[in-house]
Amino acid sequence: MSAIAIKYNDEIVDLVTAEERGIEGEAIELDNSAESLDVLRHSTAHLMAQAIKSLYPDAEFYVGPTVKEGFYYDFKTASEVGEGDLKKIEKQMLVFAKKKYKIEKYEISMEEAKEKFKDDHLKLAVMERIPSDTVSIYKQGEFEDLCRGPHLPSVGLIRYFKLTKVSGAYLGGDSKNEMLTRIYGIAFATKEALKAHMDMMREAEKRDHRKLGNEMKLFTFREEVGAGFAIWLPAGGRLRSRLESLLFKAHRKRGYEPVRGPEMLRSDLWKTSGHYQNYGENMYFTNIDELEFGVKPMNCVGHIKVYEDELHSYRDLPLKYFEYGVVHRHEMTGALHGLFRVREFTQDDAHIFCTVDQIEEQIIDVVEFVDKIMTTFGFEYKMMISTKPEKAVGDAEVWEKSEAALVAAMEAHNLAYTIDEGGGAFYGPKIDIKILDAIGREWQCGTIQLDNNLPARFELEYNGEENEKIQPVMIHRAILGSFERFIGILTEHYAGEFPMFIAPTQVAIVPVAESHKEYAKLLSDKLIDINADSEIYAKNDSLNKRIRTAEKTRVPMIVVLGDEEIENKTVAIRDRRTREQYTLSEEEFLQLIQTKVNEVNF
RNA sequence: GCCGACAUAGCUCAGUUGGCUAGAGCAGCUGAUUUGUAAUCAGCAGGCCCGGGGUUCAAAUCCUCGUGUCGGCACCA
Repeated sequence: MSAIAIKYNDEIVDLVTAEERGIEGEAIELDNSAESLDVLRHSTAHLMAQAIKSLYPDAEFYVGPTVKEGFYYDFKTASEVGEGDLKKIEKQMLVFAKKKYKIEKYEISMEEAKEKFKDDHLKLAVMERIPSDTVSIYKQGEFEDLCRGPHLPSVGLIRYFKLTKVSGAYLGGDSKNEMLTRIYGIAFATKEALKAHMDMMREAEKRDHRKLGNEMKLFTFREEVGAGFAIWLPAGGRLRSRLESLLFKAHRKRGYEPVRGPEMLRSDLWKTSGHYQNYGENMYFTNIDELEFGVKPMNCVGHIKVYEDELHSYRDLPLKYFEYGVVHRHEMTGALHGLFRVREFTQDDAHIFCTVDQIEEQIIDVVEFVDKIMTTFGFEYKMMISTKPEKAVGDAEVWEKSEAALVAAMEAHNLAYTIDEGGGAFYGPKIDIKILDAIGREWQCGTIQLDNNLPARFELEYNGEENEKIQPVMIHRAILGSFERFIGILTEHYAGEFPMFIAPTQVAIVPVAESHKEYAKLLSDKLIDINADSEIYAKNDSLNKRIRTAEKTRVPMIVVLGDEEIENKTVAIRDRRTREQYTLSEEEFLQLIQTKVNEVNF
């Protein structure tokens, strides 16, 4: 196989450019390596543009880069382009690919380029962003495109690709600009790799929490209820309450006190907090007796009122209040997505009121809490510090001090972190915890936010050693983020096969015949006593059918009870994953379940 | 919010260029069967075809305005 490009000092250079510059390097062949695919996909994007141009002659083109999941090209045409048009474009791409056009390259001055593309206002927009005096043009057949490469030597090498989705995208990623059409695609060097990729996509689809949530009867959404409002079904309710009670204990052990604020509070408070000004367009408001109330979009104000309920001494601090706080946020329709983005959700929210000196140890405590939970579920995670955003309250000095405190805590404990400039909350900087799930996807869940602004706005204070008034620091933190989102993530992480300690049902009991139902009920009661939920499959169906039905619920363990078991006081266990069967005495079985249900503590 | 696609039974889906009483499988109900590790058999019932308005002799099908869902973009205190 011959080279498609070369690697020169870590730079991927295509063959025409290498010749032009008279350089040599390690050959990159057409295979499924990251470097090779990058070149292949970039050229496939160009081939797609060529096909689009021939089908829609008025098309103008913006940019067509490669991305993690393949490539895309942004363009504009007066015609409507829908999913149904992808086949047509693919077909045209194959026609051009078969012609094996050589991909040629030449350089022209910026001036010439602007003249050349004078009818394409998108290309002109691209050129505005290029500082150089000359640009390179890549040419295949009649089609020419402004591009810096690298590209394949010929379009004939492009064979295994698929256009995956069509969507809109704002020019330059800014919603104030016009919207272009974007088509995404994927390409590989081999047929097998393309097929493997498509198979993997289908596998990921099977894990989709919306699909599993429906199949497993965890939750539902209904048009008449309203977009973004989840309805929790019994199975989901059981799962959720297991999570809640585990987490409740974990908070109590760490010195958090349960509190609860009201669902809505007078708007004056949201004006004091700054939410009215900064976030009002996303809040729900209502007027009662000429007073305006805002439904809470977060729980801090309630917890501030708890703090204000009595005078505090420095000896009381830190004070840690927690609440499974239900919040409402009017998310934009296009943002809603299953349990991941909803308009009503419950945060595992807590606020720590402490002295400046306590910040570091408090943050480290929270980080350790997070670590305990994430490793229990088998998530890897990383942390990111987000700094002052454009929309912010409070003066610059306070912000600087808060940001420095977060960095100091991370540094002092040798914790790895990255920085997201301008990603903070409007009242303070934060540490976000991003978790990696079973199939390598990244999710943002936990967050630790340092806040000097709300304590100032609400004039919070405590008495110091000299009986002086001192303003406490407030730390907002959530670990799961929200139960909705976290359960969605867990569902996909485990592909619905929840471990015993969190599964909606721990055991499915299948009595062989009518006469064994009584023993099944007795066993079920004993399971409740050890905090395990079970379901008895005693319907008038064949044994095979009932085992099948139970299997499909993804219950971790199925036990079959018949004459033999009743006689010997045993249970016949069927393991979900291995489908292996083994027998345990009733006592051993209950012991096993008890261990498995209680083996996890956060 | 923006671009595009879609909405038929509890669920998954058929339903031809507008034309007979809108179909199937699963789930549900009734009966027979009482089962030893992934679907026993038979029968029955189940629909404002997402909602409003329109075009037409005739609308699940075409147009329009909503609502909701999906894929992205933008957004995510």
